[in-house]
Amino acid sequence: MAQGPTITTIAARAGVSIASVSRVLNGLPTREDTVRKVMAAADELGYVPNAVARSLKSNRTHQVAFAMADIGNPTYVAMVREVQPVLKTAGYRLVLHSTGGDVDDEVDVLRRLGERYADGLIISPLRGITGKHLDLLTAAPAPTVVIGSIPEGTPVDNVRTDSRAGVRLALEHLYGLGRRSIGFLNGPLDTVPGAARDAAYADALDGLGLPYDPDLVEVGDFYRAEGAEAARRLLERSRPDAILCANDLIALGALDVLRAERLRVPEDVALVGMDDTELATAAWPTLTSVGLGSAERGRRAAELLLDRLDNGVAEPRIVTVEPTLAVRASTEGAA
Amino acid sequence: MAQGPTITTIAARAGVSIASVSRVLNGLPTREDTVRKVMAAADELGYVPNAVARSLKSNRTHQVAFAMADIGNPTYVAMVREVQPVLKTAGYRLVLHSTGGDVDDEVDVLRRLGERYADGLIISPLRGITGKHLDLLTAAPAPTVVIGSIPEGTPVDNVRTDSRAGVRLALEHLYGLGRRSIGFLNGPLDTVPGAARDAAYADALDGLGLPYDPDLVEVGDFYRAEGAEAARRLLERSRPDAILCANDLIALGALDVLRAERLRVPEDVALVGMDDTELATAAWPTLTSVGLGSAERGRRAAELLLDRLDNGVAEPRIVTVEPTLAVRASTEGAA
DNA sequence: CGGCTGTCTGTAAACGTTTACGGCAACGAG
DNA sequence: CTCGTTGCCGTAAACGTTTACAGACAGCCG
Repeated sequence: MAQGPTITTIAARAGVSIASVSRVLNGLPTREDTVRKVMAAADELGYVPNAVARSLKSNRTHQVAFAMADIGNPTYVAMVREVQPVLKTAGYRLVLHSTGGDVDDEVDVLRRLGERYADGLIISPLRGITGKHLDLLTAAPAPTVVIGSIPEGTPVDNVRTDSRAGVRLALEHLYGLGRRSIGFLNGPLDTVPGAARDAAYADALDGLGLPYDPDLVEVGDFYRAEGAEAARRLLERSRPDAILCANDLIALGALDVLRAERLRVPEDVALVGMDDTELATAAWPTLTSVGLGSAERGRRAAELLLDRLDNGVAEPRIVTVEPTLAVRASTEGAA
Repeated sequence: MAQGPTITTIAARAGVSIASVSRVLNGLPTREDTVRKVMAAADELGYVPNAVARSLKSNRTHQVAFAMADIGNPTYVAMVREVQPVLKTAGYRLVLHSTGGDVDDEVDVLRRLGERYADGLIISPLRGITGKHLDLLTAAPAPTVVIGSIPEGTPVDNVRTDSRAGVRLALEHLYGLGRRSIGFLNGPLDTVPGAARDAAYADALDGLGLPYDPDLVEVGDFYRAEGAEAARRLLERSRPDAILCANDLIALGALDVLRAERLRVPEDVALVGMDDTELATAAWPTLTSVGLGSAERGRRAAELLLDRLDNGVAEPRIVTVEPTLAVRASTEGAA
């Protein structure tokens, strides 16, 4: 933990000024033998430049922050997994914030950006966009990309998914299989995805000419245990022939309950998850799931941010990732 | 993206010196009305202190780096998930490095620590500890905690798991169920866990008085597809009545193959995974799995590091986390 | 030989903080 | 009234870089 050498140390040893040392290390034109002396000194001392000092001068930290609700959630893992290599290739470090979906924490991340510890931010707000979010976003001290829907006109880059289309894909698939009583297990309505999926579900039913039956809808949370409880409540009330779940974890919970109730999947109840995570293929029967392009959203967000960091300002852009439907055994039980 | 106010700006507006501003903002004793003036100016300007400048002076970045092979791997996700809140509570940011298990990348992380962008490092090397690792570790410019086994005498804190005991738990469990022909699907032998588990497997067999049969061992990689292939190769050669897999992903792959071969789990072949991840309970039949305490290892590593950061040097410490066996349907098919 | 070009180098300022030090005013004690 | 003490405050240095600027020197031309 010895104090490392600085350019001053090197300058002394090489018998030149610190300016020359800096020039050599940055590859600026310098006389041949000065280069040699400096390089030799730097090597012998095992010099490594101090990133903090460099950042102070250059006003660039070469760090990008990524804030999400819960790094335990496979959706976010997929995003991080794509974001990381993109940033790394471009020479940026990744600073990870797991906010627990707490509004105050999310706002805090935004505010802290002012400390300039990162050159940019990718944030995926779970708990809606409050007024505070908006204020801070519009006045963000560093380029920011939001993953998830935001109000029109917010002046930041935005990568969203068309959850309406995603839900429609799922319902049309189920409808095509002859299912007419399609339940819906959602997450909290005061979250961005929860609200979006709720609206999309009503919308898609309408498109198919099916009635919206409140008895077929149950709200829990985006986790397995809560999903199971919601499924139990739903099944006490009604007996749908298909269930759409707002993510794969909820679907796993539902699967547990259906199994306990001795209901066959997909014969008695077809089951569809969302996010198309690894869990969908781990489950048995494997889960049909609506892919919302988490990985792609992560990658696109990172690319947008880097572009803005390199090429300066431009109009805020909106990228929409198209959902896909991965059909598996839980709806077409050919297994 | 306007250049934010600095203490100089505040000083000018409040009509005091920058020293006074700094003192007020840091809560040092100051006359009442100076405090008011400074606070007012800071509020009006929306001042946020610059973390980089502060770091340069204090030699503290309030960042901790965590380097692992692959953030897609549930084991590491579990670690990150525990590390994050511990660091956050202590006021540290988390910098994430996903090395892809590449030796050069791992060494690079160690070397880059010299740039002092972080106050400490938690690293979980996948590809053994090479000589380069060792040199850099012993001379690490910042406190470092290694998750995973390292050679005796390496002067860094270390959190390890007793994989020998873990494998023994699994094999004794299978032995207790009457299984005598126990296959083993491992990951690459040139990785830390791969090598450790291989040795542990041989050891545990020996402890049970069972012979080591090379035909029962197959090496692939720590992923599902590779696990499936390894399982196929294994089943072409021999017909074990139980298979231990070096992680849950491999077990999922094996499960796919067993299912395709119409072999019943656990009746024909009992299956045991490792790491006890979420996947183990998502699978069907649910997987018996050896928990190697990823979450706890992550938490302990973070705690060790923070302790060292706060309380300075001390002897290098070794923490060993005891493995646990989660018995599920894939070995005791009561489902 | 004087002056002009050009190349290389050193001095010093700057980035935004924290903090050691000394100055100054107010005040109490003698 | 003087002196010492106390409490605040401002000046300036420092952290480790980068970089504008100017100085030194060589080479060249007229």
